[in-house]
Amino acid sequence: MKCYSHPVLREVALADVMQALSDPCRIAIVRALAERGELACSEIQLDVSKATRSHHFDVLRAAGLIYTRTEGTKCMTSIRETELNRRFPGLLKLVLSAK
Amino acid sequence: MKCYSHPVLREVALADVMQALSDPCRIAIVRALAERGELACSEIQLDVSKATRSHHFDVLRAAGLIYTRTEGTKCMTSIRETELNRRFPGLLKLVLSAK
DNA sequence: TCTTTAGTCAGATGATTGTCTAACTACTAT
DNA sequence: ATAGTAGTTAGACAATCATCTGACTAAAGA
Repeated sequence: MKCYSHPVLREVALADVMQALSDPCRIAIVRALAERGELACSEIQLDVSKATRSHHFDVLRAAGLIYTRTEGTKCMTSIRETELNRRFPGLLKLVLSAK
Repeated sequence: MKCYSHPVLREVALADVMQALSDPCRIAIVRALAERGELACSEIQLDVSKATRSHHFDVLRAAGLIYTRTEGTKCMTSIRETELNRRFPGLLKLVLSAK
């Protein structure tokens, strides 16, 4: 069973988060998670291959934006909302409101 | 005399802005401008060559973050604060507060 | 007019990025 | 056991990016 690693948010720089959110695909992931709560990767509709999808989740996870846990064959992921609001106040609101 | 072009903010996507702010050097530029108001490029201390500096200003300008006007040999630039606050509420605050 | 100052442009280079296919692992269900 | 489902990994590729040097332009000042 795959074990995901998540950074301590204090050690994530603003530039890293911005970088992670600089791709429309990843912004779509964050929005879906924010709107619908915890989801499996496959439950978010994206027009890319499985491998690319996996890559985007990696990037978001490395930037501290999402938390992933394993459940059976699925990887359930959610926004690290509380921590993010503390570390980068206004970030999530910005992503969700700007269209 | 160089004439700079500035995008209409309505047509700038969130991903573009995030991309522009994904470099520590450019974040430093935005912070300096926000704190000190309109500045010439050369008045912001950055550890990169003149050409690279010029490139970073290009990127920020193309993303709608800064406005540049020519004054003599200098290029005076400032944050597009009012417009940005309307188009991406919370963005500037985020950049300035996160350290 | 010559020099200095401020910045741009062109071209090169190495690193990073987004994407894919194909093969693989690990659970679930039949 | 076998097949299906969910996701990862490795490797490749083209595109983009940050950076530099060096040559250039344009305005200001002596």
